[in-house]
Amino acid sequence: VPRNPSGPAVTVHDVARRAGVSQPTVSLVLGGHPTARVAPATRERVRKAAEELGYRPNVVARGLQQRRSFALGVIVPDLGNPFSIDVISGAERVAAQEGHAVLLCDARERTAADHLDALQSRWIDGVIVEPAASGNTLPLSHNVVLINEPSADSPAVLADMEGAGRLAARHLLRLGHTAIGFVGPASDLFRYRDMERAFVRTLKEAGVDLRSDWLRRAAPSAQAGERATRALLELRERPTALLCANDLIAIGALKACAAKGVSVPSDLSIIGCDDIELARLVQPELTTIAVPARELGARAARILIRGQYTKHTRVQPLPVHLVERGTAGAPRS
Amino acid sequence: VPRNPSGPAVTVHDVARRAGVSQPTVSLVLGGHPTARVAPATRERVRKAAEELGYRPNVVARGLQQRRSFALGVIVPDLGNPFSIDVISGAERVAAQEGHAVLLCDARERTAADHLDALQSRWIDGVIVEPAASGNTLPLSHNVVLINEPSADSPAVLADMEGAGRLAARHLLRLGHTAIGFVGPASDLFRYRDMERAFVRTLKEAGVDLRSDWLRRAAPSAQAGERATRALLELRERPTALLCANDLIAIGALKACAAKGVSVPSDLSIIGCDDIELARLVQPELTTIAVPARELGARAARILIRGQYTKHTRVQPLPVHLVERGTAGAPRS
DNA sequence: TTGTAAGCGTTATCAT
DNA sequence: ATGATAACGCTTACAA
Repeated sequence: VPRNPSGPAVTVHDVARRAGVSQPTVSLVLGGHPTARVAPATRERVRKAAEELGYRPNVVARGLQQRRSFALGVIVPDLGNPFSIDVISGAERVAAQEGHAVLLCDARERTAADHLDALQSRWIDGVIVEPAASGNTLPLSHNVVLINEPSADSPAVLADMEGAGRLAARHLLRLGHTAIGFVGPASDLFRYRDMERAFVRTLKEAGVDLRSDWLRRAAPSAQAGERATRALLELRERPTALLCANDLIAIGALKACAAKGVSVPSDLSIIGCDDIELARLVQPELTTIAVPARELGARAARILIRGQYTKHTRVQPLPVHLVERGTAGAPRS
Repeated sequence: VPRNPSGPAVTVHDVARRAGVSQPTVSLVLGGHPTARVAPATRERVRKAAEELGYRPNVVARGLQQRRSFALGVIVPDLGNPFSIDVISGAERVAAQEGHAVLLCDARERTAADHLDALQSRWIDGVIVEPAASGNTLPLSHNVVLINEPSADSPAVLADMEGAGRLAARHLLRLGHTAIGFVGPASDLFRYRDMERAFVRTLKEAGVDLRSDWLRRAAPSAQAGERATRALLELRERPTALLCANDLIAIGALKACAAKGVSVPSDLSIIGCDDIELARLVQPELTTIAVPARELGARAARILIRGQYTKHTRVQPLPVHLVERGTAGAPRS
């Protein structure tokens, strides 16, 4: 196989010359249009010439002409969260299949808006944004898909976060808990807000009120989760069960319990959310609500690449499900 | 601030027209060359026109002209390994600072060679490769930097993996262990091979031989680590301490211990390697050798962007260090 | 069926 | 100091 490592690039002109045809003809043959009417003989000659020379179409040039870049941007709030990695991974998989690249942007150091700006000047085909906060802080543009956050301006790919809250509540109730707490961010993001609301509502419907001092705020990280849970455990009266807004928080809660000598699940049941891989790596393994992160990323990528969406495209919320493992059990009687 | 969201792109021509100068003049003023001799008055007029129109230079067009893309590729063997994420994160940080994008490639589904091929057709400025296996399976090209793997063909950014093996051995010896095992991949990668060698050698120098049935092979994942450790624990005679080739394996080992009722560190001491964030999230927290993953990624990116390297560029191996936490202690006497 | 010509937005090389 | 002009590699009319 003739390759062309770092040598002078082989262009359509070279192929044309070798095949003894004009340059646009080469373009017609090799370009996406299999419908183009060009004589089979010519077609074959061009194919062969390209093969022999090891011709690789230049994506930059093609992009300039077509005013696109065959690339997707992905902006995530925190590369340290495995949930984001899963979203990215799903998007990358689809993108690679479709011949698109994925430009990765971490919103820890630069703002999402800055990243979006930089991406637009590359004529990016589309951007997948996992927002860090609600409110349209993004310069609106037509080619953004939001992950887990509905918006009037952009299409969104959602998971059933209400269902997640409900599932968690029902599971704890079924186990016999009535002293139930919650640890999560004070965020207006759909992903957190609706989950919390559904959780609280479902409990209330069963006659269980969430005590306000058992509702603790923590950023979606293990460290914050640990701190918040520690504070919770210092209360005179403790809950017997806890829902954490995501798995990182839950793992932090697990650490807090270990530090305080609270045994899980017998003293305190803990449920997380997301089902990141990490959930199976801690002891005991984390009971959690699985959110199809990779699938979210994959769908977002498909929407952008296929390019058929409107502002109001809404993917049917993806189902979530309870994964029973080792951190949730019946309360000690 | 006048933005131009998805409207027709503002080009240098528009700016030129508005400023009443020729188009190349605009390029001179706005382009990277601050040395260009252009009258201060003109310069100001151009600046203002660009500002008013909300001009954003088009990276694709610039790329076509300069035969580069202002982007870096990063190819990792497994997005699921937090070590790789750290490498990526370090590279992304530097790249963003320098106005470069990062194209992310996961080598689980497509081969690294395929990804490299696709990247080259984008005139990628450089590619950071964390190899999955040794041996030059990569089509050699001049703009690749390898992570933790020396090569005759490409520059490399290394951590002191020999030091990692030595540090681990010394620590276990100092704690009083003589029955010592090892779990790691049968890989010819520098990153694993040299670490293992240094570990074995250091033990031998202290008169401690690694029993061959205490040397277990496992892919660098938690699951593989768990299986391998399980097998190890089923032996009649067990070691009192274990070095795992990376943290994922070590966490798998931790799980195996939990499953077998082996208490860590009193029955078995475990040391990991990498110091991924996860190491502080398990119980007990993992004693490990810290490898500066983010710094490796950052340096690789700097080498590629600054572009001053030869085939034989070798960054002085970055130091590693022991992080004492909860999984390594003195053997039970 | 195929070749000619124009253009994508930018930078670079010249004259002027 | 500035303005024509060409070029980067490709696609897409349109003409032959």
